[in-house]
Amino acid sequence: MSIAKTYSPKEAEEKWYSYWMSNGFFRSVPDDREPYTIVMPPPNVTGVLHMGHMLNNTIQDVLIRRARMQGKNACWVPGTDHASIATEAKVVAMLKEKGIDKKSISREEFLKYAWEWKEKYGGIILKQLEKLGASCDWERTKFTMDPDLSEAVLDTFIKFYKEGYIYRGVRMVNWDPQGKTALSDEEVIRKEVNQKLYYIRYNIKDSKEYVIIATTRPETIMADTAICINPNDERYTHLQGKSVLVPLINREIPIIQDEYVEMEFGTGCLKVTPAHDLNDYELGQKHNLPVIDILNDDGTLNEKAEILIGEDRFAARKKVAVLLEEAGQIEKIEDYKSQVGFSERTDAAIEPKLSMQWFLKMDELSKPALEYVEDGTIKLIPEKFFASYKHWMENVKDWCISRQLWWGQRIPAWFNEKNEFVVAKTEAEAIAEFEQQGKTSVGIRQEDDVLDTWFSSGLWPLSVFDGVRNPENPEFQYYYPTNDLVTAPEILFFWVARMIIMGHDYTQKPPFRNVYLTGIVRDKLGRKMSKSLGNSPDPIELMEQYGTDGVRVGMLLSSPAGNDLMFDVSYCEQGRNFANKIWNAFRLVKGWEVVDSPATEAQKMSADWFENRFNQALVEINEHFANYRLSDALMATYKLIWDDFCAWYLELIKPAYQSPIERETLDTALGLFQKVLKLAHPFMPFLTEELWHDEIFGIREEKDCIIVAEFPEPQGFDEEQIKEFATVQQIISEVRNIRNSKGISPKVALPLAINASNIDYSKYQDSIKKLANIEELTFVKEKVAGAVSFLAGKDECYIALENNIDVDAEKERIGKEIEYLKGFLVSVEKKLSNERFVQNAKPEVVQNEQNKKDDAIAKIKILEESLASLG
RNA sequence: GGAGGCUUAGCUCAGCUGGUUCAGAGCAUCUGCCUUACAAGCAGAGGGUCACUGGUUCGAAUCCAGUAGCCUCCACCA
Repeated sequence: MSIAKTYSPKEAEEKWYSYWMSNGFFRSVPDDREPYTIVMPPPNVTGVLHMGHMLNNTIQDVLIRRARMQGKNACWVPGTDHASIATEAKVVAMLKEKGIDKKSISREEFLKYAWEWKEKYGGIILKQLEKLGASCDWERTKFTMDPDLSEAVLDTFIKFYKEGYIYRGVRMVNWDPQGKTALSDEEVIRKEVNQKLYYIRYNIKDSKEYVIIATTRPETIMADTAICINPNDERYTHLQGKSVLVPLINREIPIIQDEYVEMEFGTGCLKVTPAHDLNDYELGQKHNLPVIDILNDDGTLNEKAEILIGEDRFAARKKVAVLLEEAGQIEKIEDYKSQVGFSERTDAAIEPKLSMQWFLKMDELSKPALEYVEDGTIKLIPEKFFASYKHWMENVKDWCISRQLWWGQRIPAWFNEKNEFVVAKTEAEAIAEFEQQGKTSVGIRQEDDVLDTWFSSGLWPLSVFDGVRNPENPEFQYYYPTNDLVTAPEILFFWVARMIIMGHDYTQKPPFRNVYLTGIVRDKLGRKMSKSLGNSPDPIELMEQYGTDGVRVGMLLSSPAGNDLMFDVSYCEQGRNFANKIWNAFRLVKGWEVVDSPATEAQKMSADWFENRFNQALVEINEHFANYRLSDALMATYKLIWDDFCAWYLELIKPAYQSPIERETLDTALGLFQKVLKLAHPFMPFLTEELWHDEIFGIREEKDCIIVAEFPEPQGFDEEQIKEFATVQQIISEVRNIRNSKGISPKVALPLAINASNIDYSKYQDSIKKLANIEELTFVKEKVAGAVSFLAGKDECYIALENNIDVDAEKERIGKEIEYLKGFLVSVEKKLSNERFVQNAKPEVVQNEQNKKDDAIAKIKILEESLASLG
């Protein structure tokens, strides 16, 4: 039987994923064990897997697999988000292609299409996560618009309303003219845009004078209701109390005064447009100005504009400019950069718009959520995000939670014919409520708006365990609070903060303990990987090409928490190569013939050494996990396997060509092999499971899988032996080095003599001979004349070469080494002769320097003798 | 405008409370090897005055201040 030279992942991946599933290894139900819970940040239901998901879910899977192996009751809850505006936009676009206008159909018809769309595309991303190896409890899969989760949303709305946290009112909100809905502040992305600053003349009424105002939005002049100047501005003192005419439409508006106006900016003269600017709105309120809203919901001009009715705001901007130019009202036009808000989802330029919306009061609710992070109940990883979290929490504004959309949870508010409203879950309850309040329920109708998606995802850690509707249920009691949350820093406020707020409000407990904030996946040029830029590789193709394990390793290799990941496929190559390395270590062991003999001393020594190294590495790996330093944990595992296990241990015990291996040695090796496989499993689930089941490890019971095998616990280890063996390794390397530099083939056996003073090399003899290809190893007390020499630790070693050595080259080499050591010695002595150092430094530091000095002196002595012996 | 962060080998990054081999790792590079586990490999080697300037200290990549460059988040100046 021959085994393929390279690991081919595809087959193993399909086989083991379904094996794990059918054995219920991902399933979690409450029991006596300690729970370890992660709720997956729900991706958009109609989304597809991108690199960010890959990174994020790989991290979660590593954490959950390790916890599972550590005997915890590991529960990873998957699910999807209805993503109201994003999904609705997709459905609208789909309908448009079919020639259907959203406005022409009813809410019910639209929702029917939307659900069809969801059934068709929803869950694709979850299937893709399976390919990634995600070991979620799929039976718990939730969707934010599942009936029970939706009910939790309504319950929460009603609760907050009754507690007085939710109010309804007309406010200036961020309006998305494309989505035709209000947005929260968090959904507005500000970008710097090149604009024009138009200087426009407003004629003073009954005068030949005019004032000039500067604006980037000339199309809004028709909505102006005042001109404002600073009362301290002497340039305009004479205009106080006068009024001006709005250009083009010649409507008369007053000149008002307010210190809000910066005299230095522009002309020091401001047009006030309360309907289309937040500041102007506030100014208007203060001065009792009327509000003229000239924009329709879709961003076109309405009849109040008087001119250009029906034109889009941007087209209107240009046309107004032209009209003003023609009317001679433009003083000048300058290039100007300013920040403009765009909709996070539709990328449409946001309009400040006055409208009736629902809000959640945040000041009180946010306080405990800040405290949790301040007092360490919840840990942000890395901590550097704390400052911005705190800042956001302390300056949080009320949250606009209503959306003028159809896809989402409809706000449970009911209006009667007099437009009075009550909040209630059902129409029947609403009627009862109206009656109780002594109001009519005639003409009852429900609020049209739906709730912001983040309102429902804010409940996620609660609602997936039915903790809102039924807080006493055993599942919720068992799994909540969850342990770790893995997500992107971009949604720290959108989502994480709100989960903490809602989680605390319901339970007086935090929803999770640790928040691991991943970095952004960027390309080599540092650009964020995105579909629109086309710079993102298809994750599925990557997995096909490099194997899922390879890609997982690749993603993790360079992504400390909170650091952006400069992704390059070479990482995946490295991951693939690592998988292949393990595969080939397996091939080696698998190919050995066995003889029924006990292990030799050298083999026992090798196993002892590796066991020590294993435990040393395991302590380090566990520390990295404890600090959520996954890439370091992976790298430590990588080096343990590649260097210590493959390059040293296996080479040490590897039998000579066509020789069998001793039974005892093989058994030990197989045991150690399984231990390293376990360490690798969280990172490389498929390969490790595949190898785990090979018959060389014995016949496995059906449920004896590495996915549920016990993660090794560190045992004590002998550090001295590791150090001692490091000297042996150094000797072997030096011999190889000499071969290399002298062009001696590794096949030519060499003699080696060691002047051993500190270490008893007898137990390492065979190992040295084997790995350095030494024909005869002798121990001497004298210098070996005419030999190449080197120092290993404090022990000098000699290789007598057949050809005479190049004396000059040797002298030069040794001379250089002496020179270096002497320089080193000088610096150490300088320190030691500095009285202030000896007095102030800690004794052990001084002692260290003394040791370094003695060490250097000893080495120099040996080398000088060698030099002398060369003549 | 405010806040936070970054700058260490060609690349991506470690370097905790200043003091052993503190100048590191992986990848890449170079040299030699198709050695019967693996060329997706083996053996070896070479790369950095730790952004700059000053300060504190017996001693600074590490602490402090300033300078330059880069990044992120927050913020309504027309």
